[in-house]
Amino acid sequence: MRYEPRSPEVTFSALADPTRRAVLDLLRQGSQPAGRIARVFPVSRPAISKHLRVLKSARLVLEHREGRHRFYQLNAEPLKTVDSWLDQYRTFWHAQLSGLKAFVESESVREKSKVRAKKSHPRRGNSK
Amino acid sequence: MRYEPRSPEVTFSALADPTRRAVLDLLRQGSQPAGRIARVFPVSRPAISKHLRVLKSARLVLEHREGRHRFYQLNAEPLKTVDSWLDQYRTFWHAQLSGLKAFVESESVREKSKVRAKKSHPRRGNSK
DNA sequence: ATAATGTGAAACCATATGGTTACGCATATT
DNA sequence: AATATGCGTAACCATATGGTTTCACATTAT
Repeated sequence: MRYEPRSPEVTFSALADPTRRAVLDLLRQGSQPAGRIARVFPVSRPAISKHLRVLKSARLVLEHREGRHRFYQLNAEPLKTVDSWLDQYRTFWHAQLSGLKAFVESESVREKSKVRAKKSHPRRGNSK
Repeated sequence: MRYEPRSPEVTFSALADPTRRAVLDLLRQGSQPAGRIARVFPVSRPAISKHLRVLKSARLVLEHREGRHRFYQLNAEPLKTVDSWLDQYRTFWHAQLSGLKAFVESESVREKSKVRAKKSHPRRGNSK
């Protein structure tokens, strides 16, 4: 049972919506049928249905049908992607001196700023 | 120098865009002037300017003018909010048994499913 | 069988979002 | 002083997004 690594893309955009995050928060209590989830929020059931579809395609929830009910279950695994993205930044906030650090670096950058295009960055194309 | 706690809202939505995340990634190397940042990406300079404005209002970057240049500096501090949001989920992926766990919980939920509206959740209103 | 229930899909809509080009304005350069 | 640079803003545009209402479809209850 392998899951392709999945870019952070789909995860981050699924998490961008507050209602969606709240749904995940709710599901931490355990699986719930769509209708019950919907009742918690101030929006229509179809709206929640759409959010659930987004969460499902981001694999942040798993669907499991049972009669005419559809239970949605939290699947936190994709959040690991977010966590590892954050890893790259922890150092910046762990040391309170991030301000100083950045200042120093900005100095150094300004020094050699003349040229030094520093093309060393593996850019992802955010295409069309 | 106090910073209001700031809801995750603005942070998450700022991070939703891949270009914006890439800008932050770039700034981990140190402050850079807007133009230099823009040259790295396949979009126009004004587009980057807008992204920088979003990042700035999310306090994920700090601006610091210097002559006709505007240096942008990473400010990772707001990411702590994301990190603590994630905290609530770590338990779900740390134990490989999240699947089992969720299953068990779904069982229990289904048991008492009749009523138990469980209004105990501090819902944020997504207004409008 | 017939009605009721749980839920997604369709069709719309208004607003948000990300990108573009044209322009304006300081701050260097010459 | 005149020109070149760096960069944000304005005005547009097309598409994405989130919400709504109406409808269709199973599945369960009568």
